Amino acid sequence: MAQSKVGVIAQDLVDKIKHQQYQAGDYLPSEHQLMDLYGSSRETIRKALNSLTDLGLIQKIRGKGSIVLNLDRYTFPISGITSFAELNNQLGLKAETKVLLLQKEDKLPVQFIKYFPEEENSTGFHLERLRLIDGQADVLDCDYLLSPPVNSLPREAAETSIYDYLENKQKLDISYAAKEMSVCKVDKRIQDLLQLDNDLAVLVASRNYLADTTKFELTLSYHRPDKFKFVDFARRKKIKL
Amino acid sequence: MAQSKVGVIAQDLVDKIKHQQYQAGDYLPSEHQLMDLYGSSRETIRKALNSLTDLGLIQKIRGKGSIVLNLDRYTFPISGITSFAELNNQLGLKAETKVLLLQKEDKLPVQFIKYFPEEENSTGFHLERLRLIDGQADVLDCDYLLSPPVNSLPREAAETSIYDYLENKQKLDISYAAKEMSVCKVDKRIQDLLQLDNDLAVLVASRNYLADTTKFELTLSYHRPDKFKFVDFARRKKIKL
DNA sequence: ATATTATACTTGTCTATACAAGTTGTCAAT
DNA sequence: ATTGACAACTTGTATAGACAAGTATAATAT
Repeated sequence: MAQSKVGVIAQDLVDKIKHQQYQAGDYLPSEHQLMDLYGSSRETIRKALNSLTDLGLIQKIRGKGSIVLNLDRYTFPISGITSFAELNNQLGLKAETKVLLLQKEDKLPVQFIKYFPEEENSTGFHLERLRLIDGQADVLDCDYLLSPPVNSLPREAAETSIYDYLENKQKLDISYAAKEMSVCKVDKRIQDLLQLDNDLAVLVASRNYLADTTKFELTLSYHRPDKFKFVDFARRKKIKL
Repeated sequence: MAQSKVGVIAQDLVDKIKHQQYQAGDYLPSEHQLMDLYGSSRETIRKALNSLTDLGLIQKIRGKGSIVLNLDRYTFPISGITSFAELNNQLGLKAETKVLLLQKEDKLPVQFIKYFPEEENSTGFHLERLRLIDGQADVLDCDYLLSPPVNSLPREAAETSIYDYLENKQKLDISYAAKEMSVCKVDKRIQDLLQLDNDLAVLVASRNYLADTTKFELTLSYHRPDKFKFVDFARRKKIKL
């Protein structure tokens, strides 16, 4: 997966932290020791450590070392662009996906237009999936996969993992996303699907992009408010926007 | 603010993007050109560019260059640990802060215990502030500033910006936070303060830490659901957690 | 005209080196 | 016993160089 030396080292450190070979509160070996351990230069080690810092796994302290942070908290940041299938694997949940709809469209379905008006006339695949955890419908995922660049979308991919399909079969290089989280009123249909008491749901709207900056996916995710939880790790910005 | 060469370059590039000296869709000058422009080495330039990449301001494409992404979208990610006062400045809102409560406590007030049980017996400053925008109460911020390391907390700081006070007066090095977002039921008092129709509010719970990994603040922010919006920029992770 | 090759650009990765600066323990002077 | 200077560690920052790999253009061969 990670072919670069930096990537291999970072992944190895992450694995060792995950398996508590390095425990929360401990200091990692010093950068010089890691140089010997991995047979690489200091800058390479430091780049690996920086990615752990960004993930919130360690804290570097000048003059002392790199402390492993405490995130045995059952809640760990899963932000980033992570697909439901991946999340499912990582957390070891037994979730189920029901494909409600999958069809090609000439232009953007009405329900998306309010949130993505700039794609009104784009062709694409309209996909609706209901996510069940322990038999309960927790999330309704509405996707619109823009048809260039997405050529095809077999039903099987929709039932398992479209990200796996797009990345490994279609060789698309998924890169970044701009998300918006809010609370909104939903219509009767969604209310029924999620078995809501009232008409409020948490909505996550997202524009997803490839590495060449092509937009390839629009997503509207409706979450049951009582099941929704978003966990985030944030570092204090040193740059003023 | 940013004293390192990398920091200065990054901030300068950000400013130039913000003032549309480099516009969305344009390529930045190449790394070699930037080396000449700033009189620095390539690695230094690349570190600056990487921080812009993390912020979602540019996308680097091998063989071509660094494209400025469009974020003219009125919504731009403000995540990270940003204080209300800072957010207020950046967005140019005319907001008001009402301090409802500010007092020292021997142990964690009951309302916090459910979310931060590990700090049950910690001494600290209990602070409640109501945030009004255009005259309407949108957010109720409940803070608990742990008393070591926070020595004092004058009322004036609470009315303007505690982060400014803590960083510049108390010289605390605020570094990172672990946040949790969810929807919860609130009691009658909060319902009245925020003038809610029902008893649902968006809750953001956060543990905030200093650079030396000391926890210094617990926060419970109750948001009016119809005013709450959280914007996020995320890159696809290459590391499996 | 078409395809191939060469080239000059771009970013990606890694190395080796140097010095600055924060932390900790030791040893000596007082 | 306290203080102070020093040495040996730590991370932070910046540099110069090398080579790999992707992109685009122009020249060349077919």
